Amino acid sequence: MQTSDLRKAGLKATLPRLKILEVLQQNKQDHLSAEDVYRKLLDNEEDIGLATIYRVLSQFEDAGLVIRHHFEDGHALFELEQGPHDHLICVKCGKIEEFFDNEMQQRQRDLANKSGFDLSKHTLVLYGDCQTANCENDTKKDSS
Amino acid sequence: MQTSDLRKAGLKATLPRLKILEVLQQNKQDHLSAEDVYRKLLDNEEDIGLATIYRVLSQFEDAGLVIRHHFEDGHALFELEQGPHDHLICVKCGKIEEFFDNEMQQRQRDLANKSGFDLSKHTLVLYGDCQTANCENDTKKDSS
DNA sequence: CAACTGATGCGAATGATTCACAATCAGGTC
DNA sequence: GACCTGATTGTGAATCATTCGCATCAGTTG
Repeated sequence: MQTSDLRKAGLKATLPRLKILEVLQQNKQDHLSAEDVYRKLLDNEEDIGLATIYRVLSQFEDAGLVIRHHFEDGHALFELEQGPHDHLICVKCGKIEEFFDNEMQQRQRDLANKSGFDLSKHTLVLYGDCQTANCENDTKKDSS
Repeated sequence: MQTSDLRKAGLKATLPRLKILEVLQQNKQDHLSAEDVYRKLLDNEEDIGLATIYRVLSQFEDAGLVIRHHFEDGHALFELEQGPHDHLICVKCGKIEEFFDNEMQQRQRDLANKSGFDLSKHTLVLYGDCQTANCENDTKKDSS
């Protein structure tokens, strides 16, 4: 029951919000665009307006429930907040992996401090060739 | 004379391209949007179409002369390629500083390798409060 | 300096995202 | 459990950055 999560965030527990949250939870490991969320809801017989999805995702972001990314192409991808982690993206197949490295986090804090900044967040994305057998094949267009 | 830079990149040395390159060089330390470049050219009596600026900036990017960033807001900012470096952005005044840390670069390579990736590039942005006296005041809108 | 090919400028087209506003719903109240 | 009030939604139009299409023009080559 995620009604409580919404309440905690100061948001009314409306049906669209619950359904959107549900989609995000069912795709914890992915990075979804607003459009993706929209389509997954349609597949689920839930006809929620795109504008609502954008609105709700922004509210979730403000509430800290969701993280918004702008990888290469500039258009927004969302994922549930699941603690600090960074991304590794294959430039050939588009696969996105996540990783966490404490030492790196620490060094980032140190570098920020050295420049007089009080670090509040960061974005680190590593791009490379994943070198797996089924890379190219899997030229991730979509997963409809 | 940067005509040679363009030739090397396989691009004809046309007036628009030379002028755009000039603007970038005069603003080495900044991060300009296509619109910014457009306006700076207008200020200089150079009336070059916005579409051309977008086209040329993309060509420069392909040629490795320019780097395209998508910081928070998702819209594109460009800067001259000046060797590897990362960014520190003040969340209050918007100031962008650059830094370089060899050890961090190394650790990134190691982490990518650990996941089987052959690292080709990366993006690291640290967000924080710059804590300088004239921070807020200087609420960087533009510098027209 | 003529010819060939790529480059430009313009305005229209696109795609993601946001807005405006009337209709509807959630949550507290009696 | 019906009511009230302000928050939320759906719709379609609006906006913003960016790209396209195409006729015209300019660099380069010989």
